[in-house]
Amino acid sequence: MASIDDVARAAGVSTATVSRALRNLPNVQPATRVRVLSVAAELGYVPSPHAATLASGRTRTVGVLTPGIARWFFGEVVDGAEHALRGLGFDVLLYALGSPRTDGPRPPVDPNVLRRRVDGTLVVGLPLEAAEVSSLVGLGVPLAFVGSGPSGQVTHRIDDVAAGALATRHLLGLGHRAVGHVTGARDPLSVWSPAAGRREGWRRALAEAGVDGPPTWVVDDAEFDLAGGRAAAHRLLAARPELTAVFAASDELAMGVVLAARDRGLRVPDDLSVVGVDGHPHGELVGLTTVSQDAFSQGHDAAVGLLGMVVGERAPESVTYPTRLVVRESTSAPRADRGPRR
Amino acid sequence: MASIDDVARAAGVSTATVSRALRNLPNVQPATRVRVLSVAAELGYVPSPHAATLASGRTRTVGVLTPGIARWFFGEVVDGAEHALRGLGFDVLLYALGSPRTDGPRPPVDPNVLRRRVDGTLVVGLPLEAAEVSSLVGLGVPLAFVGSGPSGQVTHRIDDVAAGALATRHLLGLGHRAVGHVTGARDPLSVWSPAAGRREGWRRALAEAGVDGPPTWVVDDAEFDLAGGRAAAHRLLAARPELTAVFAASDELAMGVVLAARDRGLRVPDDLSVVGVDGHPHGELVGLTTVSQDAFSQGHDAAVGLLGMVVGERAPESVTYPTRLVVRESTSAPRADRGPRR
DNA sequence: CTGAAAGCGCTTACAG
DNA sequence: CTGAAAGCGCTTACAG
Repeated sequence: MASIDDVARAAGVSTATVSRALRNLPNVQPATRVRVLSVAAELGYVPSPHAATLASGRTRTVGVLTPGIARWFFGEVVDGAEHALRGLGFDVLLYALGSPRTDGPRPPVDPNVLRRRVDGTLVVGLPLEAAEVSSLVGLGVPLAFVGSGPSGQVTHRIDDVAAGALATRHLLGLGHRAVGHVTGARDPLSVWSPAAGRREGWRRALAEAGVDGPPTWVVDDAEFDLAGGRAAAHRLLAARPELTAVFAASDELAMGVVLAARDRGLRVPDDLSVVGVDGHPHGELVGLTTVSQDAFSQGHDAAVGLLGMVVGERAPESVTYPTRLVVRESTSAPRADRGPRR
Repeated sequence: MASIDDVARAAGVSTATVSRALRNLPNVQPATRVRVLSVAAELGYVPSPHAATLASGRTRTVGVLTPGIARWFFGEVVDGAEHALRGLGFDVLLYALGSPRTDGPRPPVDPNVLRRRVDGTLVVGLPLEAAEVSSLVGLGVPLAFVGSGPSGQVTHRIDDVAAGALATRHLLGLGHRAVGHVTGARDPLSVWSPAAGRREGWRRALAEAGVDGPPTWVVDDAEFDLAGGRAAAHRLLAARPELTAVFAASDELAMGVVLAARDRGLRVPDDLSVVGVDGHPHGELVGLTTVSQDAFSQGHDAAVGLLGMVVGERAPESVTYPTRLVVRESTSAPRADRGPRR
């Protein structure tokens, strides 16, 4: 494999000049640059990224930490980040922590796997403990969060409290009063996790409407997928048959709620209204009403912002993305005999 | 940041000994090893992977090439591969080629992005041109394919012809004769792409049953997602109202077909039976009959096999994974007035 | 605008 | 079992 020495020799210049010419640095005479470029092409020279990293300290690589990519939101975000990063000449090192196939709590994030390996770190939808955040900060490279993030860190996300309130107010506006909630909490449910925010939005909207939703209207230990939502909804609906509506913390959970309702012989929306969050394209399969967000853009923009920090720009502001209530067929007024008492 | 020199000095040994002790190589006295280990821990020493790569030529990194991770099959495979690789101490460099957000043909794979960067390459569901395959082979590192792959290369996949035939025979067995097909062909539809195999299976099953399905029973330019399947099915059903069943090349396409049927006022399965391939968990939302496969395992096993090649084992055999017909509610016998004429 | 040379932080024959 | 030293392939002050 041709090395920079081969190119230098063939072009009759020093390796320093080859290095400058190839990286488009100033201080190379146009004619020299052209010669170097053509010799390099001729020899099929491809610089060794590892040698460049060792010499410069820069890796041109970003670490993407995520619980997994099989969930819709994570997949979209990682996809968006990957395209932004690739487009700007950066590699992406994927760390899918917390296997969807293993049970038990996720082991703490070990920052050493990233040490000396990345120029920046993007944390996607992984609610981290404070200690984990500081260990990541301790890496000394820029850090950005998508989907959730502690205050003081650059974060790209929607307003989860507002999203939860928007979904719940929609149900209240239709006349529902007994509105349950299905959510997940396998990761530490820190104050800045999406689940915590959406739950808080639900609680506030109920309180505003004068509804005193008891804690038993919530099931909060669901896996964040279809099967998890289904199982959780079964427990919730069995325990609280008075519920006429359920707000689920994600569309995947919400679709599971719809399946559980069907399992139990309940019609959606006649017997049970269901709302989710995400705008998952499959929501349409069950006419799911949802609060939608643009996950791809969050990943894309976060990656671009992170690279800005890598090249020395000051940290950008955190960004809050818009959400939109998409009303489909999974929500309606409660049946007359199940509506609010007067 | 502590370097190997710091550790050597503090432990009173040479860097060679530190290197050996830390990597568990032989020829280190137990007492020395213990001392080195404890000094390294004390100093918080983390070896530089780039220096190690430069010195050894090994990267402990695998490149994963895929069209994107948002599609169910790719997401599962990449997830499976990531966990196997991570578990064996390898990093994964993700290359999501062919953005789902851009149109037009995907640019050819440039092997140079991988040169000197990976110890092995895993190609996930990316039908490559012969020239692209040879350029990847030319990298000189082990290569494996998941989901599709040219003969002569190590491939982990299902038997797509058999899968297509299985789905189609199920429909024929129910009494259908006019069985359409929805598939995609944005990538070069080489002979070893999944789409080509499934289509061939469909064709053969029809031929076996003595049905001479005209080319107009196929729409083959769908995007491989819900919206793509829906749009394709609209065109197919408008042009060929005599169809009583559709075999779609993936569950995501099939779910789109179900939506299109609903759009057109057709009941599934009474007016139209629909079968897909994958075993997507969301298929249950519409009671989708499908030919299921285990994508996570394909990714996992392919990664393990690839690492075997990396450490010098001879190339494993290609593996064909089982599929299973899962009958749900989207298929039934055709209505009497639409069944086969006698 | 260009080059000689040091240095990035490891691994690996080789010698002992 | 251990160490001295070369070498992996670049980048980057520094000097000219």
